[in-house]
Amino acid sequence: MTQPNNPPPTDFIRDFIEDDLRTNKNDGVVAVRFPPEPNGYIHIGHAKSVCLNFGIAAQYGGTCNLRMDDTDPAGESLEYVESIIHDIHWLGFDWQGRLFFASDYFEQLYQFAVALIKAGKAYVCSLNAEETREHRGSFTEAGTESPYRKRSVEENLDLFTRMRAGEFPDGAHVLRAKIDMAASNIVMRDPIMYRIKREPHFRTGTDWVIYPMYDFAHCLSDALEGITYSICTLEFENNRPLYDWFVEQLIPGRRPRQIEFARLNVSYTVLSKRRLIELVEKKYVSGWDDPRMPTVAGMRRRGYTPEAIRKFAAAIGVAKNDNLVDVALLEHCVREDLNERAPRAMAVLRPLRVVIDNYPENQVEEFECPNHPQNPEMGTRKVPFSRVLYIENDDFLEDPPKKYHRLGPGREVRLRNAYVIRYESMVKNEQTGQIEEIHCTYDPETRNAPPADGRKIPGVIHWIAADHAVPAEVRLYDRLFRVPEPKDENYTADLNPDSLAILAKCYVEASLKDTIPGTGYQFERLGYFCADLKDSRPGKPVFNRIVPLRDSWAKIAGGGK
RNA sequence: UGGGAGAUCGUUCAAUGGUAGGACAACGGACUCUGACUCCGUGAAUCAAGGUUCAAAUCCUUGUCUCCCAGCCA
Repeated sequence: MTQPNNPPPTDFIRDFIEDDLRTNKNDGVVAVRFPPEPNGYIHIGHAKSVCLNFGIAAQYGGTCNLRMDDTDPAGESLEYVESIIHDIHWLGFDWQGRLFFASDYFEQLYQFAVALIKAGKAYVCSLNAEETREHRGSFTEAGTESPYRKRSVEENLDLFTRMRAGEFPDGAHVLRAKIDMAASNIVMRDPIMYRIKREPHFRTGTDWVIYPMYDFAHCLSDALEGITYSICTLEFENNRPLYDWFVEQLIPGRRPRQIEFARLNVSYTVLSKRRLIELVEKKYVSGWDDPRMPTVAGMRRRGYTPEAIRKFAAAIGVAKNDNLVDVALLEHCVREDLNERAPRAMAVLRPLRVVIDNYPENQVEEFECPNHPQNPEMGTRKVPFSRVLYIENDDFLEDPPKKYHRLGPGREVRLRNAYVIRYESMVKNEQTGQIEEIHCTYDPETRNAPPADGRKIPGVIHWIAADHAVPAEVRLYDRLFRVPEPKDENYTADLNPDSLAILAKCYVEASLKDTIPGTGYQFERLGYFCADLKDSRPGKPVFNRIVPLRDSWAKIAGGGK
């Protein structure tokens, strides 16, 4: 997966693993896992973790399991499982058949719980949720022990059996680990292991009415799978003592080591599952795969490539610092990848009609245009040229500013891959004053050649022959939020109202008529585009703008975007 | 407030007691049939104060700031 010419990545986790390898701590075994909860689509933050875990497995000749952490049936579904599987494969990783579900271990986990009860280290607690919270104490005050903490092993066993059998309503009892209600780490204050929840599970159906909590299920699932490094995000640091506690009580031998790294934050977007779900459910976006979404599905539909996302993951690194990565870095990685692989084409987004007065009325020429300026191996394509063309509306200005290299009164410009044309006149709408078309003459000597007299033509613009133009819809995407860090409360107020602009009357060159959705092109001078995976149809293409080209003219001219 | 973690260019990641470096961003310039790409260049940082040391981003002390934890979520 890693490019052979790139140096292998280093970070504190790999340092840790390499130390273990040196001292032969785990007999050379490197076993990791990626454990998503299937209650949503994975996003760029998950992609970071996917690249980390699968990357480590590949780098050290180890394994990476895919495990669905499906311990809370509320909100989980097969649709999400399938999307996660699809997205990870698309990113370029494979778990070689090691797909697991925490729910596979429900019976095993139950037996572990029974064992803990028998060891006097777990008890059924009958406090309600509110009482449990009160007993937990606070940051500064120790908790108080539950009155049910001293129940006998027999009674606990009986109660827990009946919990499983469905004899009690939701919330009536929970199973708790008997640890220390005075622990300074609140996670250790008799944490809940099982709750009663009558919620059908997408895999186990109604087999269970009790479900294990994350803290109980996750560490044991890791241990059961022989995981050596359980890599997770920083917010689980407080849970590590509990992770170790459960494993130590129940599974002898080699123990997985939990290592925490900082989750990814990206500017101008949100990555919390809660907010992503809300964007989808409240229809701020068209779905999980809306091209503006930071989900893998959204980025795929937008036209981002797996290579670009992997490159990004490598570029941001792995550390324990809280971070807010500039979305410009992601865009840079996308451009860098697409610049190499995307064939060039011409498209006119906001057409302005141009008539070449001295070009024969019914003549059509075909120009052989290179598909890539730096890579001749990508071949050429034929692009028709005729008397009436479309150019980009902002490539002509009646009263151009300084440094403007394009068309205007008295000016010449090169038509990309074609002739040099000279402005002659314009036709305006008498009512509105809008320019309806402009008239030019061409210099027949300039096909594939500079002007014979040596004069410099400063500008090159793109164009489409009117008779051969393929009408297309083009969707221009911008960042979903207008502030770098949308506020937690009321973040929807920060939504960018201009994150989507639909241009219905664009023209693309003939070669793009039946383009395959998802394939990225560079529309020269505009940006990278691909036909939409859902809405594009042969003969009626719909293009998404993946990312615009860098535009140093815009900075000069507009002082901004 | 108790506990846990973290502070290095605008951003992000390095430097593991020995020249603070890369990438992104910014800014200049060269090149150009894409104002793209590429190339060259510029500016830009060790949270603070003490201490140890020939030498400190790194070790010690004190302080400051940020993040995480009081779900029967993960």
